[in-house]
Amino acid sequence: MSDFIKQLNLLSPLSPEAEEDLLARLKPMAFKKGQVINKEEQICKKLFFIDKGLVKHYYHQKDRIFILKFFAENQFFTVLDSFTNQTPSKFITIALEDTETTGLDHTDFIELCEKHHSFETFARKLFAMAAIVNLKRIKEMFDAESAELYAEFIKENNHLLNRLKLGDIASYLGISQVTLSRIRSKK
Amino acid sequence: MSDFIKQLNLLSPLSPEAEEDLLARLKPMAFKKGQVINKEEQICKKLFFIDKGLVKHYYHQKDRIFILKFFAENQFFTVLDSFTNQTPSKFITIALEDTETTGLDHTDFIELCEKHHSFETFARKLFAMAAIVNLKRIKEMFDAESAELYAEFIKENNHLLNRLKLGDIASYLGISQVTLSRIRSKK
DNA sequence: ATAATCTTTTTACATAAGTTAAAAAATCAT
DNA sequence: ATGATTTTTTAACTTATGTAAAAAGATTAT
Repeated sequence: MSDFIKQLNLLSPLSPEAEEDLLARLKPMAFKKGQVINKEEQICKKLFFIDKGLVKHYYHQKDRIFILKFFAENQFFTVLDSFTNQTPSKFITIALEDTETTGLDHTDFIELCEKHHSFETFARKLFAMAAIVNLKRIKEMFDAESAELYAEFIKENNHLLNRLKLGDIASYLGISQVTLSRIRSKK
Repeated sequence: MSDFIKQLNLLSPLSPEAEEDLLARLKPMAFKKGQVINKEEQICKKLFFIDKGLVKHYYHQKDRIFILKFFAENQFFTVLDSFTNQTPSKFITIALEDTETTGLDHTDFIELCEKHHSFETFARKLFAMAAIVNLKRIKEMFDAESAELYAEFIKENNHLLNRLKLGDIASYLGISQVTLSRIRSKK
């Protein structure tokens, strides 16, 4: 059984009615390693919760790949602007490992927000958190010396280190794999 | 009279009771050019709306200044994580021009969220927008060639161009003023 | 008007990091 | 185990950008 509701309640507890209503709308979705979860230009219809697995959220630009974020166990994720405004996504989301998710449709999300004040509160806190996480990421990107970027990354993402390719880490940091390799060899 | 409520209703309309309740809690605050609105380590107590003026939100790192965002007329702003979690701010906010704001205390913000579903909905949408804006900023920062960063900036912030110093624009783009000057001379 | 201050540009130099290509190491499939 | 593929490291070269300092240009105050 998914920890969607458990994690949600940790962030902001639901009323019993809201919880029941939500539970009836959740749907499990599984993705194989390498499978696309949401492609470019596709409208993201779901708020996902990762029960198991690892996902990368990225985009292409001039033959390079830029990874905005990795999502792993017990994290909520969606394509923020595509989901919120139901507009085509500029980003791509794929599974880096076999991944099991629990999904909530956008229409259900909106209905739950309207019907249940406590769910709306959860949603508010979820987006506030997302905004803060993104702000922190901006700050990290400013600290531009690659060596420090990498040091910061391994500190924050130690649990993911052996699950990620170096190329993906470099794409996340916005540097080339060669540069990352050089950094690693330096100490 | 402030456009706080007008702009808010554009994003997400309030119930009449919520609007009345909110109105009674808003307080005008004015800042002189150069005045600190929220300093480092200070807990940000307010959600601000800018009626007039311009503000920069930044931090120091090793003798350089990094500007996360400018805020001008008709924009809501706060120190996201400091306001949300009522923790000390890592960032500094100062007025770049004489600035008039309308502020809402954090305690009032929370009470309004709890009392009025429609206000909570506004808050959810506000934070969703903030998250999206920040994500867009991350994307911009990845597009690392300085010339493009600047081109993008003048496209998006044309209305601010003649109100900002080049040094501040460089700090926003994460490049040195010398580099920015070079870019400008190139075409 | 003139001086003083602030802002922007330019120059010279050093260095971090990108690109390309190849070698080395690790992982995977048969 | 062996070969094939993927991943990581290393090397050679080029370029963009930071730093420091000075010059040029604007702005402000007296």
